[in-house]
Amino acid sequence: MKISTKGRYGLRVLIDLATHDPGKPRMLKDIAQSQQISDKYISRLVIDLRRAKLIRSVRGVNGGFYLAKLPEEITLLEILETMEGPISVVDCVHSPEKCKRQELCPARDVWTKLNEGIRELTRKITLDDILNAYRKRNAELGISDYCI
Amino acid sequence: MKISTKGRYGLRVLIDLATHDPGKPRMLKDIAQSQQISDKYISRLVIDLRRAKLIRSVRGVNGGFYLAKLPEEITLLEILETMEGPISVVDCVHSPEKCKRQELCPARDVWTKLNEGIRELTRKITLDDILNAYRKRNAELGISDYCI
DNA sequence: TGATATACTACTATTATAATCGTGTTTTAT
DNA sequence: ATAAAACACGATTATAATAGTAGTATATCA
Repeated sequence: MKISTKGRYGLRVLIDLATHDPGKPRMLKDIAQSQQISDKYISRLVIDLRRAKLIRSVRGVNGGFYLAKLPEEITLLEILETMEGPISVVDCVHSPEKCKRQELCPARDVWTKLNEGIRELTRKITLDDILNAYRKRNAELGISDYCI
Repeated sequence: MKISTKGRYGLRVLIDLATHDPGKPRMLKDIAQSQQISDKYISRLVIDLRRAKLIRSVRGVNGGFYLAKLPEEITLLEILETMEGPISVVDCVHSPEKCKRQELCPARDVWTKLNEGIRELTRKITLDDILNAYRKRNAELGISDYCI
């Protein structure tokens, strides 16, 4: 029941973009440097974010990335499912064929319900909520570091 | 955001015990055989279940295991936290020292809220709920297999 | 047209999880 | 007594999942 580093890094990229001048695209290497993640790895991550239309890119000289939506329009659910694939507490929720004998798991209804509950929780949390928590604590403690 | 095999196997052991005559203890090797899990591995798992007081054991000849509580008194939360350790969507929820510079993560409040939400969801699901889904589908389809 | 920057695929490395091995000790019904 | 069965637990191996890198292709602007 953990959020993977891929999911956390995806979120960090979005936070990075949200906390920088939206007027000009932000270069990959700047994101990488300020987030302490290698350029190469980030270049992988942004592909997923772009395909999910959470960010937009500008290619070529003076290119870079910017958020495709307002922070309050981006949910944690979108971010997590973009980076980690669909949330599923057990495989059979999304791949019934993984059940033995091709039958549906008797507990499947329970899993599906739990799964939807978790999705609902993450859908209620937006990038803006996370940014607010971030800004609030920064103001209180005068720090800018975080462990996402 | 997956339930580990350890968690699923723990649940299967409990289902196995719940669906057998509670009058006499059920032997480890019988559980192992009917669940298609090796004796050795199950013998590891039941240690955790017993320590968490979800099952009781009888030693010696004719010994074995039985549920320590009624199925409606055993929650999925207990089962998962017994087998997998405390639920934490990110490490910093339970180990603030993993945050950089020993400061608290600005997003920690968000994670803690999400974490408690997930715990609450799993607390509401009991072993009995799972058994009912299990029995219902068995009756409908005439199957006894499941993919937990 | 060349410098700059993203796009993409295939691969490798690392880590986490799952499972087994080995070698016992303790308890208890018969 | 003795056989049956749980209890213990560290060490080790196997497998799967995740994290991360290499290398090349493509687009854009001046």
